[in-house]
Amino acid sequence: MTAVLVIEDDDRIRLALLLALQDEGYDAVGAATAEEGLRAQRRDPADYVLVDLMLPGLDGFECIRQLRRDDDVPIVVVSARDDTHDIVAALEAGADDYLVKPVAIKELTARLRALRRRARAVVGGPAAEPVPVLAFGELEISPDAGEVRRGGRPVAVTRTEFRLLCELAEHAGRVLSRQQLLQRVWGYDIGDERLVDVHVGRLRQKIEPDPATPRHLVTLRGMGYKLQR
Amino acid sequence: MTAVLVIEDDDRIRLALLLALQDEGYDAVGAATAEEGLRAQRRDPADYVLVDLMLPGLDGFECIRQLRRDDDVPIVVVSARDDTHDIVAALEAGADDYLVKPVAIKELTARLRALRRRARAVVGGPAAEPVPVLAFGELEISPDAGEVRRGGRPVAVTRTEFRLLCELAEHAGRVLSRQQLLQRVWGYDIGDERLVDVHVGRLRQKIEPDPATPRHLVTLRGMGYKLQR
DNA sequence: GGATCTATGACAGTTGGGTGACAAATCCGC
DNA sequence: GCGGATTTGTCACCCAACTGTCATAGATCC
Repeated sequence: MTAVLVIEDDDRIRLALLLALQDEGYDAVGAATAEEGLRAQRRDPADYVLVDLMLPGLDGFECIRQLRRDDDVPIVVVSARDDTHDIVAALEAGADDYLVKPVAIKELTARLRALRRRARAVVGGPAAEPVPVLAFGELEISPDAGEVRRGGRPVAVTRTEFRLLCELAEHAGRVLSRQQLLQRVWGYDIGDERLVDVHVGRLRQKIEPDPATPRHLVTLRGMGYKLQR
Repeated sequence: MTAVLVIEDDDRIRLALLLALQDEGYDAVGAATAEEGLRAQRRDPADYVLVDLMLPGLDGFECIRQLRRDDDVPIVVVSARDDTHDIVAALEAGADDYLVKPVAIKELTARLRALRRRARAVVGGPAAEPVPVLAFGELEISPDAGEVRRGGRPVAVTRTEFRLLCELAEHAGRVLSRQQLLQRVWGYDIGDERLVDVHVGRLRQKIEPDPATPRHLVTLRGMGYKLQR
């Protein structure tokens, strides 16, 4: 799994970044200060480092220089300061990229992938790009891989079933009416709502240990269906 | 001297970029269309390419893909559009960085220098450094060496098959739709998706022990193809 | 107990993908 | 340039898998 170290003193931002990266399939760990980050990277090197510029104690620029001193890890600055001087200084210090907060997670991961292409030949083999996975107990759904697993074992589902499952997983814990599901999975404006029942039934046969008493894909009578942990 | 190719249709902006780059000591040349830029790069390869996204005729995304097809030159997008979708799409297409107009020339050159560090690390590394190899069970692919092996034995694949395989390998574990593959391997915007089937079939004959029941290059009905371990 | 909502099995029409044949395009040694 | 070999793209056919419909049975609510 691809590991990312996030050095950021603001607890809220650090946590948000960590969660978002984990959602995208990265193994993300945080550090609140430059010193802590440097220690973490020496002890257990991540594949990428994200670093804020304004840190208490050792600042971001110094942190980048120290990281660079003994590590070729790709470094991305994530800073609130949108100033050419800072950007140039950070890149000169050894950073590979510079993003201004607030960052879109999709852009961040796209930039990490772009960096990976470049960094690939340097160290060992290519750290394979992680595939995001949504987990529901022993049930794992990976939209990017087009794969569903139960207890680690792949389950063969059809395209419609997969879309349906992804739609439910994306709104996990919330009820989706048959109308909404028809709309989102089939693109129908109107149509036979029973169709959803049939596909939910087929899906249950495949992903529920006991399809008769569903644990994850549950019916809410009169309302619709819901996927829960 | 370091050469930069600037592909940008707006005369004023192109000229301003060229002058600014020349002031900074670069040997900068311009192209007003993607076609012109591609020709120029083939004829006389620059060390960096800057490209706008909104170009008449062939657009920037397509331009990037075509550049990437046979060139590892660092590509920086310089666009007026500040939209996550565009940024992600450009980076996915093969760009290394994305700047939003108006760009500060100091930032631009700092980013070019940062890219050069990475680009040099790739080519100029110690000669003994092993060529990166992507492995899928007994299947080995070296994108740089243009080689495919099965159980250590070289397998003869054609250029198209090789590109297709590399594209799949680069996104190992993820489904790629026929559209995406057409787009990335052939550069088609639209086209017959069955073409992909045929080449996948031919590839399977060569790399799968039992082509009838593929283990690595698998079909996901209704979704596309995926390369897995 | 009746009304309403949901589950499920069967079935036929449709779709999607594999494959072999073939012609055009490209490559390559000469 | 030239002719043969290789590669590439198009097409048509076939089969397996999937989808949507329906009828029936079961569950739940009042």
